[in-house]
Amino acid sequence: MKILLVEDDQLLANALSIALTRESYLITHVTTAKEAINQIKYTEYQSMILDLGLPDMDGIDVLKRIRKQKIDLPILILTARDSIEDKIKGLDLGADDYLSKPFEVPELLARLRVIERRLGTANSALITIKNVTFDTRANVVTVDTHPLVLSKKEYLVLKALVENAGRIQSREQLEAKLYEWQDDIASNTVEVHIHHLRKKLPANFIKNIRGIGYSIDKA
Amino acid sequence: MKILLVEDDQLLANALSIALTRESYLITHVTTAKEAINQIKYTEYQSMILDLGLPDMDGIDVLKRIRKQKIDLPILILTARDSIEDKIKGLDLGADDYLSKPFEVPELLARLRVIERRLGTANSALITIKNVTFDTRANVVTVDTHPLVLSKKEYLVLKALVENAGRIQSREQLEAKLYEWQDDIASNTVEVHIHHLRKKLPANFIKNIRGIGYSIDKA
DNA sequence: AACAAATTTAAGCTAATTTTAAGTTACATT
DNA sequence: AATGTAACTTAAAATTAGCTTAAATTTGTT
Repeated sequence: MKILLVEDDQLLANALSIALTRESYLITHVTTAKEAINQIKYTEYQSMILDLGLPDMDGIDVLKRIRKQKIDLPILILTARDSIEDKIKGLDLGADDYLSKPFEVPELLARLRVIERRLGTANSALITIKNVTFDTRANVVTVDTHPLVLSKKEYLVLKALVENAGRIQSREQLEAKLYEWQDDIASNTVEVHIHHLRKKLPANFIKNIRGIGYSIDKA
Repeated sequence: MKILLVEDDQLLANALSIALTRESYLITHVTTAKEAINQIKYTEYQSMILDLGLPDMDGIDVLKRIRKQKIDLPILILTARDSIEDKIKGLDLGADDYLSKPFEVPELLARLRVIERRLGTANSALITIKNVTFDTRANVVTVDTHPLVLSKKEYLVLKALVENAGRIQSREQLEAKLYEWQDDIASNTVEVHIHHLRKKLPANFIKNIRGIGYSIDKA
C-alpha cells in the first residue's frame, strides 16, 4: 500500500516513515499542502496521512480540495487539534479516520490496517488461500506452515495478488504498487518477480490471463 | 440507516438511542451478545455499535464470530477498554472504528457518518444478463457461476455489448473499442471475435441485426 | 571497499492471440 | 428463384504476450 505522508514536523515524519516502511508500506513524505496536492496528481496512493498544521495551507483545505475532485483516497487525519469540533469537521469533510497527537504508533498502524482491509475488500490480517497463508501483519508467508523467504518486491507482488484474490491485476497495476513514482520501467520486472514467486509457491497458484494480467483464485 | 446498538448499560443505551433516533437512524437496542448475534440473522443492519463489556460474552467474541461468518457489517466498537492493546485487537479483528468511553456523542455521530458515507460508495460494477454475469471491476465473466476464459479482444467485444445491452452496436463502433486509434482494419476481425465468443456463450446470446450491427438483449 | 543479495535489463523461445483472407452459408429484395 | 450483400466459418500467417535464462546493475551489509 502506497501512503502519502503529509507532515511538516521532520522528527515525527522520520519516525513515522521508518515505522511505516518497516511494515512494508511505501511512503512518500511531503511537508507542504502544495506538494501533497501535486503528488496525488502523479501517483496513485492507497492512503494519505494528513497533518492539519501545515506551513502553507490548512490541511482541512487539502482535504476539501481532494474531495471536491471526487478523488476517492482514504485519508487519515493526524493532528494536534483534538477538539470535538475539529474532529467532526475533519470527518464530515471526508476524512476516514482522525487520530489526535500524541498518539501511539501501533494504534496508527492498526487504523491503517483497517483502511487496507477495506481497500482489499476481503482481507483480514490473516489471509489463507489453499495451503498458503499470508500474514499482512507479520509480513510472513507460509506454505503448509513452512515459512517462505521472499524479497521485498516478491512480497509486494504476492500481496497485491492475494489482497485481490479472485480479481485480475494488470501488469500496470502491479507495477504501480511496486514503485513510488511511475518510474521508467520499460522492462519485464514484474514477469521476473512472478517467475521467482512461482518457484516458491505451489503449482498454478499464480495464474496469468493473457493480455489482461495475473490473479490468484479466491479461497 | 439501520443500526444495531449492543450495549448493556441501560442509561447510556437510552441516551444513545435518543441521540441516534434524533439523527433519524433506526435503532434496535439489545443488551446481550446472544441477542445481538440472533438479531443480525433476521434483520439486515447497515452498522453495529458494539460495547465490549457485555454480561454474557466478550464483545470481541461477537466481533470474531461475525467476521468468521464473513458478514460484512460495519462495526464500531464503543467501550471503556481504552488500552492500545485492546484497540489494536478490536481493529485487527475486523472492527471499522473504535471509540473509548467516555466519548462525546457528536464524535460518535461523525464517525457513523463516515461509515454511512462509505456504504454509499462501495459497489463493484456487476452486470447480469440472463445467466451471464459480467464484473467490469474484476474482469471476470461467468456463465452459471462458471468462469469464462476470454481473450482480451473477446473480452472487449463482449464488454461493449454488455454495457450497451438493448442497443445495437455497429461493427464500426465495436472496432473503435478494440483499437486505440482507428487503425486501418480492413478486415473482419470483429466477426471472428464474435464467432469465438458465441462458442463460449449460451446460444443466441449475441444477436446480429443484418446490416446494422450486434446486440445483446437487456436482462 | 568488498561482498552478497536483490533487482533490473535484455534476449531468445514458445505458445496463444489476433489478423488476414478465402470459401460458405444465410438473408432480403426483386 | 436469382442476385447481391452481409455474416459466418475455417485455417494459415503474422504478431505479440509471457516464460525463462543469464548477465548487468543496484542496493544493502559487514
